[in-house]
Amino acid sequence: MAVTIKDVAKRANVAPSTVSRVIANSSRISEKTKERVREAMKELGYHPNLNARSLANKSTKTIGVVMPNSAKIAFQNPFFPEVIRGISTKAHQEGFGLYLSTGQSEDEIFEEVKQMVYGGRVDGILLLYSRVNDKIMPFLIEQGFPFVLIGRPYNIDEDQVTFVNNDNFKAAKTVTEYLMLLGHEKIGFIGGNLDYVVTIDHLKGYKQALINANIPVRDDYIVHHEELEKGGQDAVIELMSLEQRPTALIVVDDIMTFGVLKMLADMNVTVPGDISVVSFNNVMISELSSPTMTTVDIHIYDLGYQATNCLISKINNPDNGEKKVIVPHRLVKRQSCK
Amino acid sequence: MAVTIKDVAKRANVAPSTVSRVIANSSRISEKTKERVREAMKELGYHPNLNARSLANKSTKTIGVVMPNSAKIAFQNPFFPEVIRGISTKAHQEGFGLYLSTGQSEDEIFEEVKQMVYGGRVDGILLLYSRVNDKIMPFLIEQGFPFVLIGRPYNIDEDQVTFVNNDNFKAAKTVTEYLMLLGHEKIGFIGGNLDYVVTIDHLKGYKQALINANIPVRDDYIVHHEELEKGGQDAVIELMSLEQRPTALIVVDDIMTFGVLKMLADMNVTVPGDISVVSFNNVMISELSSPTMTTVDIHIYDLGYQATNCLISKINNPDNGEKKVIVPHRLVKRQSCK
DNA sequence: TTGAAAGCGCTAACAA
DNA sequence: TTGTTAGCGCTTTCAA
Repeated sequence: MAVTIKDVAKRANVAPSTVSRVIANSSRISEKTKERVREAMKELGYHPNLNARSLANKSTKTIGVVMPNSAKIAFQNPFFPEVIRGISTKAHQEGFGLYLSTGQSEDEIFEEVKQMVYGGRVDGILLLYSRVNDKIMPFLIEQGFPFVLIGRPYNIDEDQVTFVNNDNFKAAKTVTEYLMLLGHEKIGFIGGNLDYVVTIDHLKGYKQALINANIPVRDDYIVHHEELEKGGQDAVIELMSLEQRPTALIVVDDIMTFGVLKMLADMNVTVPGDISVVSFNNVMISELSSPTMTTVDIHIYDLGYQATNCLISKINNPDNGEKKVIVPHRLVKRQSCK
Repeated sequence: MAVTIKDVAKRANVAPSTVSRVIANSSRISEKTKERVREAMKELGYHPNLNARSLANKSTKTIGVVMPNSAKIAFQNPFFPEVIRGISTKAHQEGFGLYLSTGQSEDEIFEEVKQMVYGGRVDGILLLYSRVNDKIMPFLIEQGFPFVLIGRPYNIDEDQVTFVNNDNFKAAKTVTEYLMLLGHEKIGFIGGNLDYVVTIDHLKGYKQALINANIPVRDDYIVHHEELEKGGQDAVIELMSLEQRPTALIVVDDIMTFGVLKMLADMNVTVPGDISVVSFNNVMISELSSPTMTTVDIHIYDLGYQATNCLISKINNPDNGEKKVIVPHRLVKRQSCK
């Protein structure tokens, strides 16, 4: 059996509560006793039992991280590792641990979230995505459980939830405008799953830019694909077999763009000679495509870092009101546009 | 305050212990009372407190996942997401949760591991890497704490630890032989950080193949780089500025290979025309390079899945003895070799 | 088949 | 400044 607070107490000739206070470094304990207790801890090799502490405390010092059906698409995308990197950094700074959702289906994930909340496994939750018809957020709101969304709430009043997001609408709009500035009018859009709010925003921005410029929005220039690997390739096939091929492409994800570039190369369509391509995310390897891709850096790491920051201050200060953080984006010009 | 076992007990007119038994679905409780208790749980919206359970039980149903300094190189590499995907799947199947290490330095990570072990945060640990001078494994062994290594123990008796690995020596040897079969004799090797055991094994395999074929091992054909993004590019510069340029390259990581291919393209060296390239890992996007890369599929997902499998059976059966699992690899031939 | 009660290891209110 | 003690919510032994 492991060394407990009582053992230490005996050894140091104090009460268990005193030991507890020493651990918490309470100012009401004299330096002398602190020393004595600490020595006893060292000698016995004491380490606190975190479960006992959590039980007494109602605080776990851990954050639940919820991602979309982890097994399938999610982890394929460097977005998640990178956002977790940001989360991880901040969490570590503040002494929080990370508990990861492992569910594969929406329902499984929902069950896990319930477990985290009801079971007292975590002090707060980070939602790494926002879906159109999502049960999790309403549940969390109803429970009054601290959480922060990375993305934007949908069908939910914005000031009911703290969230960290990019201005995806604007980013997509800017990108479209950028292409028009380069002289393009036939601009294709390769988007993600329409269930995700980010996709909706991208699409809106794209359309708005065209409308502003009096360029008709053509439905056959808009394709959606969920799968990153094949998705980009399939999309290219669809778009390039049109009568009027687009001269520029907006692709909402760098990994998809790899597929797009590959397929274009296979078709002997040169980039940016025959067609320009703009992408989103600026994941590390996006520098390594040929040609290197022009892409919108959305500062993924920051999204994670900021969200964690918000969450922790929410945990520490539950009635502080909701916040909204917009992480700026930035167009990184490389070789794929002309 | 949340609904507890006592509330349920009152409602159902039984003792708390009975409720506990119903939760565990003990066979010593009559179906009738089970029904009654379950109904009471439903009505009150009961959910078990996991911390209390863990405290009483000394079991957390969670697995600690330890990766190398997460913030820097680690998560950039699709290896980790993919291995976690495998871990996640198996863990979820068995009702285990995942607790992630967040430390940035070796020491921080070591501290975290101690916390996990001493603090009773997790039931077992998954080590996602094996380093040459690692303190963690000896600690875990000394503590008799259940853990499984992905990789191979180094400087530690193999039958003291359960591990899941590829035969990296053989894979590298095969790959080298494959290149020689294609007629290459000047084969460069672009490896990772020599602190990692996998790198050592790769290098050994490479050298052995050359030796067997009576081809001298040239030190200037061997380069090591840790960083995936720039690493591949720098390595190419080094190798291609040699008097006698290699005609084939072995690169130990797909992401690095992206850098390699890019740099070669920039130098107007064609692949596989001027130089052949073989890579390792077969990460998803390795299909999306141009040319597509010939690479060794190491079945990353399986590594994670198997390791988790081993760990859980170790947790459930502590004195079952250590195991060693070798996940087979497979050369995936694509376009980058000739 | 069920209940009473002790205990897991820690914290915190209350007393001294 | 320190000690006593009652929980936190659950499991499990022992008794009935």
